[in-house]
Amino acid sequence: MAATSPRRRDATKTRQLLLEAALQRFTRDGYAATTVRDIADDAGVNVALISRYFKSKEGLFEACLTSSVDEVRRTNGDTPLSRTPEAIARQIAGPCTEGLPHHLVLLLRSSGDESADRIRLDLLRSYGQRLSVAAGWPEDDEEMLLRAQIVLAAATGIALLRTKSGLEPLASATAEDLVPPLRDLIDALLKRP
Amino acid sequence: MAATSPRRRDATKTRQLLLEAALQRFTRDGYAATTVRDIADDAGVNVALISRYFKSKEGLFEACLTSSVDEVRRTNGDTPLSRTPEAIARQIAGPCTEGLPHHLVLLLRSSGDESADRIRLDLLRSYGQRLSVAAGWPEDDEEMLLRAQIVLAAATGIALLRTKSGLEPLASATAEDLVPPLRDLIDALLKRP
DNA sequence: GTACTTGGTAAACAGATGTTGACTTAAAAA
DNA sequence: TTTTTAAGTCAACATCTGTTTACCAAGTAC
Repeated sequence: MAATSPRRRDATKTRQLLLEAALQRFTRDGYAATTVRDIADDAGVNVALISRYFKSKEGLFEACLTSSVDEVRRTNGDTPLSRTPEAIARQIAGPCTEGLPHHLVLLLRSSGDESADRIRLDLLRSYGQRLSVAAGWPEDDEEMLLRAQIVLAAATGIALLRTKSGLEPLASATAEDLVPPLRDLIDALLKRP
Repeated sequence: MAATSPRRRDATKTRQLLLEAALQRFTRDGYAATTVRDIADDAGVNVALISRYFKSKEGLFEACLTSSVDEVRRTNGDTPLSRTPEAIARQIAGPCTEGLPHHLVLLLRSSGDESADRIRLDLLRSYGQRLSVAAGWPEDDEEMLLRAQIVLAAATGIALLRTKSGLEPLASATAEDLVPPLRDLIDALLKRP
C-alpha cells in the first residue's frame, strides 16, 4: 500500500487522530475531567475504538504520556546550557500559539495510575540530571540537582499558569518575552560561581 | 452556649470538618478526581450535608478557594522583598511536613466554574502586582510584572511538583534547603540593577 | 413532660461514564 | 465474483456521581 493512496479505513490514522485529540484534552483539562466520548468526538471516530486501540482510557493516557516524553526528549535533548533558556521558552511559549499541546503541562497530569506516574517521574529525574550536568556540575551534586529541579518546576509552573489562568501579561507573553527572564532565572540557579 | 462544652450536634463544626477534608482532597487530587462521597467519608459525616452547607460540590470548592486565598493573603500579606524567599519557602515547604494542604497548589486546581476562576485570577494578579511593587518597581511596569508572575509560577510549580511526583531531592527538601535557591531566583528576577 | 426547632441519616433519583459484545460494511485475497 | 479479513458502528451494560427528598433524633423552649 503506497503512502500516496490513503485507505479510507486506516487503523493507524485513526489511532493517531485519537492520540492527538487525547493529548490536547488531557493536557488542557486533566485526566479525570476528560471523558472518552469527548476525545472520540474530537477525533471524529467512534468511542469504542479507544478501547480497541488503547485497551482503556488509562492506556490511552499512558500512550499520550510516552509520546509527550519522547517529544520533550527530542526537542530539548542535547541543548547546551547557554541555549537552554531559549529551548525552554520555546517549549513553553511555542505550543500555546500553535494550538499544540504543552508537553510540560501533561507531565503534571495524573491518572492515578502507577505506571504512568513512573514514566513521568523517570523523565523529570533524567531531565533534571541532564540540566545539572549541562551546567557543568558533577552528576552527584545533590544541591545542584535540587536547583536544576527547581528550574524544571519553574518551567512547568509557567506553562501551567499560562494555560489555566489568563494571567496577564504572563499568559500571552511570547517566547521572546520569556527568554530574558528565563535566562536570568537559569543563570541564577545553575551558573558556576 | 459556652465554648468549652461542645454540642454533640454542631453545624459550624461539621461545616469546618467538611471544608478541611475538601481542601485536602481538592488540593491533592484536583476537582474532577474528587468525589463528594470521598470528602464526606474523610470528614466522617453524611454526603447530603455537603449540599446542605455548601449548596453543591462547586460551592464547596469555591469555599475552599476563598479560604485558601485568605490564608495566602494572611500569611504572605505584607512581606518585604527581603523576606519573600523565606515566606515562599515556608509556604511551599511547611505544609508538606505538617500534612496541611498546599494553598498554592489549590490555586492551580480548576472546577471549570467561572466564578471560581475569577477568584483565583484575582489573587494571582494582585499577588503578582504586590511582588513587583515590593521589589521597588512602579506599579505599571509590564516587564517587571511579567517577572513577578514568573516568580509566582515558579513557586506554584515547585509546590505542585513536590506533591504530585516524588521527585527527589525536591520532594523532601526542607524550607531551609529551599531558601537559598529561592533567594537566588527572586533576586535574579526582581532585583533592581 | 410536650412541642418545636434543627442537625443528621438513609435511600433513591437521574444522568454520566468506561467498557463490552454483537453486528455492519469496506477493503483485500481467492 | 466470492470469500475472508479487518475497520468501524451501535446499543446495552454496570457502575459511579451529584443531588434531592422524606424521615429520624438530639437539643431547646415552653
